[in-house]
Amino acid sequence: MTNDFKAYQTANNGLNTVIVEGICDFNLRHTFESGQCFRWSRQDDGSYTGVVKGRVLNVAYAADKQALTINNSNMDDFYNIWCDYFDLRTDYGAIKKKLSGVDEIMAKAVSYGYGLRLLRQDFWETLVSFIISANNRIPSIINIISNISKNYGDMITSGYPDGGYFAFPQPERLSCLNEREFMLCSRGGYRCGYIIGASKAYLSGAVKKEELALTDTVSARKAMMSLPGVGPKVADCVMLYSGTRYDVFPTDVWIKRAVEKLYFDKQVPLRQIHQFASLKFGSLAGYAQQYLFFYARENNIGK
DNA sequence: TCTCAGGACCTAG
DNA sequence: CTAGGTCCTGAG
Repeated sequence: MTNDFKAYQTANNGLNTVIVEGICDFNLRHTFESGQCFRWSRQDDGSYTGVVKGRVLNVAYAADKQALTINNSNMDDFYNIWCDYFDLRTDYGAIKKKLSGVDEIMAKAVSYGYGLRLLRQDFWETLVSFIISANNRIPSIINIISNISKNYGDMITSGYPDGGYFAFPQPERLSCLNEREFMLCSRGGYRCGYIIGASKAYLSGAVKKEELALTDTVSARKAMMSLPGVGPKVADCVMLYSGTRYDVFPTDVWIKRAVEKLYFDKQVPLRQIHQFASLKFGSLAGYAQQYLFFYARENNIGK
């Protein structure tokens, strides 16, 4: 019953607003600053403004009231989009309890990132975002995604006052770009070739979210890796952060070093990390990774 | 076939 | 010179 909420619509500074009460196990910073998304920015008042699914919205959360405020939205969008996007139907209390019971280390990580949510993001945008993430820094990733949206996405006209927000472009648009021009406009470097190739492959039906969810982990990852620019790490990130599969354990340098430090006290090969995660956390491996990542990154575990 | 090591790769700071 | 990998190559 921990995810039993009620939502209603009101108005706030001339914008429609949805207020959702009864939301617990929720924290905006934990959720938005844990490496899963690149289009949310923190405001001075602690709220976050983001561009998602062709819309711009601002969200705030009051822990004392367990109330989530979604500015510039309405009840239809809440039930059709945001409820799913913020994973509000999932009982994180139960997940946290299970993971905390696994061992002391995980219990600590869970209590540290107590308000983490795995966002169910758009598959296509997540795919491109994580192709860009390869061998790149976060500020740069954010810039490139912003550039791509400005140059090739539609301007979002409804809603937010200060304007200048652009939706992330569809694969049809990116698939026919000139690579040289794409590199110049996005500053995405050599990844631009991958993105164009991945767009074409995606449009041809090389991967489908629904099928990835139905098959086994190994086959799903293999299918993802048929796309250019997608290796094991990017494959797992895309599946986890788009709400496609939760049994994967995206392993970047940070997670690898953190797991080595916290669980092995020595270096181990990647496949051993995956095997370890699968054995230890099973179907909850993705959630475990997210709690561990946030905990390790914020506390500089693994340098 | 498969695993593994080594080097290249756009770009911004 | 490095950064939240991937791709390509050659060896075993």
